[in-house]
Amino acid sequence: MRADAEKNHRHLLAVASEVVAERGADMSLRDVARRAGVGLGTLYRHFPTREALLDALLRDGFEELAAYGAELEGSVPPEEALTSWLRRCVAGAREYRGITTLMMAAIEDPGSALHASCVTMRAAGTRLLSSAQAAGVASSDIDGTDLFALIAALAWLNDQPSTSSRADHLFDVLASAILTKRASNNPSPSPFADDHSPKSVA
Amino acid sequence: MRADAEKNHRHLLAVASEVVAERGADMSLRDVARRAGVGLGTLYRHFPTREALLDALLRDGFEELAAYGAELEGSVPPEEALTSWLRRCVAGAREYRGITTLMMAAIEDPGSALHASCVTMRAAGTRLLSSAQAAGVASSDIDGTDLFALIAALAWLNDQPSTSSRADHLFDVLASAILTKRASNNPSPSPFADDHSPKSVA
DNA sequence: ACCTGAACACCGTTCAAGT
DNA sequence: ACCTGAACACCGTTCAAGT
Repeated sequence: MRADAEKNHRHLLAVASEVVAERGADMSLRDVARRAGVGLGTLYRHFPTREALLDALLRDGFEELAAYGAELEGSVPPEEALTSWLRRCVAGAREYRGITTLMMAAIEDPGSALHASCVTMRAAGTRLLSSAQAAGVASSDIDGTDLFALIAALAWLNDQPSTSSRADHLFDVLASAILTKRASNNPSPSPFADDHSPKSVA
Repeated sequence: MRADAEKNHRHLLAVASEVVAERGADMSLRDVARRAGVGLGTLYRHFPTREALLDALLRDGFEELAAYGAELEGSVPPEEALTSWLRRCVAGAREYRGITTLMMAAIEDPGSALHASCVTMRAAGTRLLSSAQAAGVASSDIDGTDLFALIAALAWLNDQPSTSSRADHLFDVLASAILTKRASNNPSPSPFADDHSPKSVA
């Protein structure tokens, strides 16, 4: 019946969430099925790949992250907006150990179930970065893809037990590379005041 | 006989080197034994852990890296010395995909066969960093452990197919975070001209 | 429609048995 | 001394068989 399938789906997600929290994104899928009291094939039916399962767990978080970015953009100066958003990205990744390698693979593999989420996140970061660059508070020689990579690198560092205690400090170091207030190459506050990106929402 | 064992040892290393080049540091140990035409137990006898095998492959490279650091220190200004050394570290890591996670674990696990090599490398980096800091060309709020982590992060980024093409660019971004010429906190060229580290070699 | 679990082809690691 | 490979306990993935 359809109701059974839906119940399985929800239960699998709940169990997977626990297992990922305990073991990280490279958890045993067998273990998830086992703990959910469900056949292995049922897990594969609902989530044909590991990425599909993780995306189901992460999608909401990615969208919240994008929304948070849009909110910051309308309420706070560009430098603070970018910094706060980065901080939240890294904090979010901390909940899902081992996700970064998967994300780096997914962002350029349109076939991956995580692709869309990664693209959403990169787009949100790119907007904040552009604003900060236009305001002259972010280095102009990095782009959204670089930013995505730097966030991933930072999240990866946080996954490593030997550096997780220095997470805040390494964040500052990396952030300083992004938020380079460049000396005096741009004289006045941006000669082209209007860009072409729609400023919808708020 | 002893001669047989030595031959096996060398052959295993040669084969392992090939397999690591093809598959990365997470290669199948079974595959190494198979390709070497040797029983699985023989591989484990010679190299009781994956780390032991990798250390045997990497040890020379680490020592060369340390020697290169010492050489640079005696022949080139501090900023250039640190940059060149970092470049070589990252280039070296490129030959051994997937090694960075293992190294991050090994540096704080004295029981790991890779521990000594990691400590050697960190020490070499620390010396170069200190010189650069004393000369006022490197940020004073990072230490050797941070440097080690940043090198690992950069090497990890290079392992990711989606960023390997931007390796040089990301190197520059990270390097700029390390080599921050701090404004004017240190007025004159270093009040303490002599430090206590021995300037041996040349 | 949906679920199950055996089956297949892999791992890492250990250890009795051979030479 | 040294080597071998079966044995054990795991994987991911697929798919015939059941309801």
